Amino acid sequence: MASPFIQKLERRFSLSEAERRALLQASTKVRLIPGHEDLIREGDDPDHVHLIQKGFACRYKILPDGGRSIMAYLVPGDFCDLHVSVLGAMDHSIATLNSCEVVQIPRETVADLTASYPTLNRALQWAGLVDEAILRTWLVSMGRRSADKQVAHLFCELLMRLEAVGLVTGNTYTLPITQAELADTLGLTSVHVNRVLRELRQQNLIVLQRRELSIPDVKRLKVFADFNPSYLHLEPTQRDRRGQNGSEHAHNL
Amino acid sequence: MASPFIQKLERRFSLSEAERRALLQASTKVRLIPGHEDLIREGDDPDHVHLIQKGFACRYKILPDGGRSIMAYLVPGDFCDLHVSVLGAMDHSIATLNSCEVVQIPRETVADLTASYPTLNRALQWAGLVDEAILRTWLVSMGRRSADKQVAHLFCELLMRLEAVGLVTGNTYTLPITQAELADTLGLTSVHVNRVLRELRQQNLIVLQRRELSIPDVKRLKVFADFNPSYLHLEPTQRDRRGQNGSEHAHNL
DNA sequence: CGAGCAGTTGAGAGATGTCAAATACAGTGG
DNA sequence: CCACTGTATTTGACATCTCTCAACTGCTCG
Repeated sequence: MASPFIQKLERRFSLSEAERRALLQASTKVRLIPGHEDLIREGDDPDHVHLIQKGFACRYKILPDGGRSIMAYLVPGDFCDLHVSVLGAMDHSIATLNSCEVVQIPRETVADLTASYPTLNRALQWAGLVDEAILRTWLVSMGRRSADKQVAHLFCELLMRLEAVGLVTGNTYTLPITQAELADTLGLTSVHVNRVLRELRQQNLIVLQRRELSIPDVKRLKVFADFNPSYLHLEPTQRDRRGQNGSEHAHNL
Repeated sequence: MASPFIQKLERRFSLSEAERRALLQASTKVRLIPGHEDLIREGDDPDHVHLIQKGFACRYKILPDGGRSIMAYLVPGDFCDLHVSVLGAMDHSIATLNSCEVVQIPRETVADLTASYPTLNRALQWAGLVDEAILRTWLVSMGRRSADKQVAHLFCELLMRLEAVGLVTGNTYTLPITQAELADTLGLTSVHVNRVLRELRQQNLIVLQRRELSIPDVKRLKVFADFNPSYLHLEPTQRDRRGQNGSEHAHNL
């Protein structure tokens, strides 16, 4: 199945055949990018929009003291910079974590698509708003959860996001993220992340080796992490069910 | 001069007379709400959009252990829930911090406005994206800054945001936020916030009494907090200057 | 086989949290 | 104007979490 992005959207929206086709046609220009390379830099205002097809990337910022802070993970099906054009410039950078396949779509093509297909427009907005909701949840997590629960919460989130694009089998997924990167994500030290992972392993909450994460008992991990998936907005709402084709509410905001 | 929202937008966009008028006409239904009251609750899907006219509010979430986490401050000129309709339900709540004047605009009116006025549409998108950029910055702050710098950073941010809506005079603004609320914002304890504030006062970085915050030397505080205002996207970009009326890029995404 | 990351572990330091109490302040009713 | 009540602020002593520094181990890849 080609497009994780379409797969993700179709969990919640019924795309028409025309929309699916248009999306696929727009996604022909694929770039292969090795791991640990910048996709987009702070200050850029790219004329293409980037969509992750394969691999992991992250949004990050470097602080004056040299520290790095990772503010988001981008997994297959996620857009990197759908809205930069409105802001005029990236206020952070995006780097690959492992080697990635990235689709580049000209900005005008995106504009045409959203102008022509209301459901698609809504779906793209939805994707952006979910990213924002994830950000809020991370903020809560950092502020009010202990290190072990933060890690567990993140693993639960990735489980669900990767499930939505078919990258989970048997509660196992590949996690191409280093302990130092995890630390930069959660505001911890790689040393401490290491200890926390040991704890989680000892409690048999996770099995993690060679970049493969298995969760023996998902329910238990969710309880431990105090994970509530509603912020991912994966379930269709009443409104969606009422107006599946989306046309009644096809306003452009 | 009625609308802080228009004031904020006009820093960056040139609204036409018609747009200004349309906005004002849409803003007639004003509600007065006492402090510490929920404006919108998690799970709601309100049919009106709320715009803060006066006073402070915040986005927050309550955790199972009873802890509260504040994820955003909403000041005059900020929208509370412009996009809920796309997600279908609020995934967090919004409460007033002090008594507020809130404008309610029917969702359809907003849709009509953005459909009729491309610049306005862009401006609303811009406002939403700035909120997201703030969120990212807070995340970085929590992860990688010490408590005193976090507090200082927040004070710098509020200075600039309030300045943009004319609520700062002589580097002084009213800060209707309790130390416990600050703590819930920064992921600290109110006890610790108190000590940090004492530190900042001793270093003469801030003067804070009776909900009035003065910053004797803004430059110095910014350096201390390591504050870079670019994430607020207050300065117009080259693109904006090129196409002030916005019509060339009036796509609807 | 060696070089270079990534992961692991230990000992001690520092920042922030917890608990508990005292003080200041704002609004209310007499 | 005062006493009264509840909330916000302030302070101290101590506990805990996470960081720092430093070393060691184990992969992976050339």
